[in-house]
Amino acid sequence: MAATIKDVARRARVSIASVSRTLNNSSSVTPNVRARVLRAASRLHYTPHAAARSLIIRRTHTIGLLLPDIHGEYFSELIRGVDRAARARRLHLLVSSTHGNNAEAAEALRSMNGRVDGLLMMSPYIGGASLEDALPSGLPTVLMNTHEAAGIGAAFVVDDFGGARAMTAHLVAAGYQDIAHIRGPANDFQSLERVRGYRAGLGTGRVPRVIDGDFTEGSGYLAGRALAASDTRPQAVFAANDTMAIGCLFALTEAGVRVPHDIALAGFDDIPLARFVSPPLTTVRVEVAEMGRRALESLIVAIAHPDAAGRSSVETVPVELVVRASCGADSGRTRCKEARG
Amino acid sequence: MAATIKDVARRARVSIASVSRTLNNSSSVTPNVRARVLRAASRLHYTPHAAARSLIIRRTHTIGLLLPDIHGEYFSELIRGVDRAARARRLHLLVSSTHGNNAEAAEALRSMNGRVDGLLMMSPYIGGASLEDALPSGLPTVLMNTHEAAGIGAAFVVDDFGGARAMTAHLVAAGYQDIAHIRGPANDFQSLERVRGYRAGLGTGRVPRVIDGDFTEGSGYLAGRALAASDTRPQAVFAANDTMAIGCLFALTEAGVRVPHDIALAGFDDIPLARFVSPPLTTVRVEVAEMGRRALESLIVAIAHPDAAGRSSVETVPVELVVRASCGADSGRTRCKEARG
DNA sequence: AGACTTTCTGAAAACGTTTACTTGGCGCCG
DNA sequence: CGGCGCCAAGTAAACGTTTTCAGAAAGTCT
Repeated sequence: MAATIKDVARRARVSIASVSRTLNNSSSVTPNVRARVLRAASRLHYTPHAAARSLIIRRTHTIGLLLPDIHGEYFSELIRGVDRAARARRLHLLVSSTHGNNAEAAEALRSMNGRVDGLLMMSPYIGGASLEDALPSGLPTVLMNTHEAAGIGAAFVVDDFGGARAMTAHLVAAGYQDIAHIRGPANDFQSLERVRGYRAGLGTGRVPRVIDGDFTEGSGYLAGRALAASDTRPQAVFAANDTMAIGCLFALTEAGVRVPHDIALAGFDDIPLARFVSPPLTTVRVEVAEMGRRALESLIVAIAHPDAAGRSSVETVPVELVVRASCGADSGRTRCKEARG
Repeated sequence: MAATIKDVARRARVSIASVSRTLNNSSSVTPNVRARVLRAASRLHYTPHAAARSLIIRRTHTIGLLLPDIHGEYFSELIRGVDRAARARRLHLLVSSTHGNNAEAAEALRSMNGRVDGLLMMSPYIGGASLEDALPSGLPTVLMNTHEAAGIGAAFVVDDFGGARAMTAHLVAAGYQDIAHIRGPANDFQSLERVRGYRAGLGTGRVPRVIDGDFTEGSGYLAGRALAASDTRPQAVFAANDTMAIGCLFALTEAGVRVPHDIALAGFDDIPLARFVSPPLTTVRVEVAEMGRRALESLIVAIAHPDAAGRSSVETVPVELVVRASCGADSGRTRCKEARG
């Protein structure tokens, strides 16, 4: 259906080589030939076939993005960061989401071979170490928040442990003794790190109280309802992500438990929504868009220098405590210059 | 670097045709040959080169998604709907964002030729009718919220006019006389439709009052501040999208103007955030994820039947009024079964 | 004027697949 | 026992490009 280079050549009465040369101005062609080619190409609405081109060029100008999910503010932010950096470099994005299904991830990985110049992957799931096997060998890869970041390529991991510990320590410092934690899914690397940070932040003497969750708002809501009904209600709740914290806030408010007056609340991630809920949510800011950008930049150098040294560097992405009203301890430390458009 | 079919053939001591046949089990091969091929393939970590494959197969199992932006809850929802449907069909997504730059959109379009089986495009910008030209001819395409939906293929357009009119009429019915509208960008199709709906909903006798905005939270904030300071403050404000409404809400609250007591507020889109702000936002629900799903399904049939009749159908996506507290008229009509996980 | 560059163009190989066609070996039937 | 048909496996063409190489035409220098 679509015109090929042959059609253009035939119409312009030149060889396909001349067409290619004019269109890529790779080497000089006679003005006459050039004009004929250009006219024919535009007449025919000619568009080069990208797959054929990349087959011989060995460049696709596309990078693959493999994420656990594509939905939610967290991933939206991440994609945004990656997209911005990619656009600046005139690269395209081939995105796939795995939804925790490791077999599907492997499948997606295989089908990326030949369509991308490099791979940006976030796979926090633990177990099923098949990923390394499934990776088309020789494909530059940058990992994000992945358990076994070793050996494959560069990696970026958010300082989940440090952030969770800092948050917990902050709550402790604010005078709360009984601090519960709503955790994420058990097979998620980040979730585990945050639990670990929570325990570390509690210090000795305070007993940990971990409630199951799965990073969804619904699970936060359930946890909040359970807490509200409990006769041993803690003084503070630290949810492993903002989404759950907001679900929890909803349940608490609904049950008449006032935040932060009756119970303090904190989250993790600082999603855009966090500062809009009422009361605004104390949380740990993760510059996830920034991480996406850096990961992409790093991937680009990996593509440019496939044999570079220091392939296996792991960079930790720092986090920042953002104290707002929901933890009842925002005096003096509140960030007052919140971005607003 | 990566192993090719030739390497596998050599190692298994068979022809490349046999390798291809085994791997696609396209026709029967001797158990002996089969075993040798399979072993060699797995030894070499062989993964077929997708570009080469699709070159001859004439199928990429990928669909292109071209959006004005990739960020924000609206697009995140849309992508989610498309992604879900695509995953169910084992299709991949090649996404590009244009950021209102029409030249860039054309460029993205060109580079999709040969990498996708079909195109899903949302391009609300008006003017620069170059899109139809830039479209690689013969590529099945489904449009969303696009001005000139004619001729190219199937299209889905949100009932922006109807939604805006209904919302305005609701505010009128609630007794507000002086209703302002914060509009979106002037070159955006949806934005114009919503203005039109607003005017229609006002009916006769009430004078329209349109404030400029650009769909961002920042512009809503500015509008809100201006309204708060105005000595002819309207009784109600209808923002052309939720994001601006929330920015406006922020500014009003900051200025001590109470919503809905001092001024009623409404938005458009029903983004997830809308029901979490305080007071919860009255808005027009657009099932944008659902629209994405339907658009993809429609694209799939267009791909399957490239010559089908009724190519140029335009479907209108219905919208629904969601009355919450922010317009001060939620008695009785509030939707009480909000989804919550 | 002849030899030597230089410059442009076209033919053909290459990229990694799939697949139509060809070949060769084997069993079966007459 | 010879021809016929069948089946597995290999050869080669095709997909749409880019690029190397060779050839031709034209210009330059002695």
